[in-house]
Amino acid sequence: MYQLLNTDPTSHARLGKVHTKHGSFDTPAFMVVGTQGTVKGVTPDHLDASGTQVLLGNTYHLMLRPGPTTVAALGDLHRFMAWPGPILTDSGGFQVFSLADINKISDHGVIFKSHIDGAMHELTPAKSMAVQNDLGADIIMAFDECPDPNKPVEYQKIAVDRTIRWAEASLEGHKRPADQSLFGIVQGGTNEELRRYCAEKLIAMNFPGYAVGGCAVGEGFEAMKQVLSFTTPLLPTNKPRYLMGVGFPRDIVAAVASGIDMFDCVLPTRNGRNAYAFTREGAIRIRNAKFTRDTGPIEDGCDCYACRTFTRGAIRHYFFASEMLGPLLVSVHNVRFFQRLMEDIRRAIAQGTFDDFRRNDPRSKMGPGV
RNA sequence: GGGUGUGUACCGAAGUGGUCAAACGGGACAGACUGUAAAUCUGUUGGCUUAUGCCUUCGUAGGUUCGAAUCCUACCGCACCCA
Repeated sequence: MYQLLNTDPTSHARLGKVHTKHGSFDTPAFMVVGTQGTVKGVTPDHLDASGTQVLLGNTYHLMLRPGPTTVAALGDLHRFMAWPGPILTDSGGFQVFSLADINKISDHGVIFKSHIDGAMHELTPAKSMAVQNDLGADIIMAFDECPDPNKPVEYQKIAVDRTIRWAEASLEGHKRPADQSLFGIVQGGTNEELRRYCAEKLIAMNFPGYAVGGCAVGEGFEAMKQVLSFTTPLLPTNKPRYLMGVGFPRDIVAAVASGIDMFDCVLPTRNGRNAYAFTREGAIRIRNAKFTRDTGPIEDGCDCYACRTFTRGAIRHYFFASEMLGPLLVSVHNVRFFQRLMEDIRRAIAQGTFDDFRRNDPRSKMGPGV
């Protein structure tokens, strides 16, 4: 499924291609998040125009509503989202654990309350696989536990052991291995021993791809780089590596340098809806008063629909007037910004200039608040 | 001409003797957001400031009181009703 095309001599960065039944995507790749069977505020043709090649959907949300069999009845998740290209679904593990106050964890799985109607539900590795089999994404994720990185090592160990056990159960529960590639997820917080232990156990299970989970969840940028520096090299070179939930341009560039191939993040769409626009020179908050009569595009030189068509001043007005076009346009722009970032990263790796890119491109420094 | 109301910070609107620089809405200003319970959330919004500090402010001008946005008098503006 993974095709390695080029490696960067100055880092672990690599250029490649992932092949699925619904087409291929170039790596390093950024997956736009479409949690509830839709990328919030962005239509498929705008995603296509942005250079997006692969989307992420969510087991947790689609399981609760409209239900996996309903999605299947509507022709599977590709048809449902009107996205004929590659899709990856998350297992629901992260969602369940980010709602810690309303769930009970056991080695069997997690019992939690639906945020929609309060009904009790159970998510187990087998259930997650069944749902993901029904949704029909090209890449599906093992059911894992993503612990708070600030909890003590003993707690991390418990989570890692559970993640390993659940990875086995996920493999067993997966009924469509010929159609869907199941990725294992390496946990272990910031602890090198635990990461190594988890990685070795999962690698022995021979998943077609591997994810690094539990990053960008509060440990800090330096700690995340540290984790990647000793975790990514453990992963097989002939399979895709996916850093879950990341991130800011700065994080992506650093992770690519460590050898990561795939990313997903809500930042372009969530922040876009909140009037936060990514630009090459840094983030701008389009609601700021200084843009009231700004006749320029969100980002100079950007080729996205929003930048070709609307002024900053008009988009600012849409936000103040609660017009939905404001959040839509900034989301469209941000998605294009991220895909252009990935295109530029891939080009740099292909041309052997990735080291220069890391050092000199302003985007390689863009983190929170920048 | 007579009567009844009403006038509070950017706007609307509470407050009717001290705990009021003044609730609450809205607006405005700024910020947050990393495998999306988020078109959400947070802070600020008289001035000076490090301040549990000082100064100015509740239509205007006086007055009562230890103390007034709150009570009294006059005036001004506005609303409605009767002539």
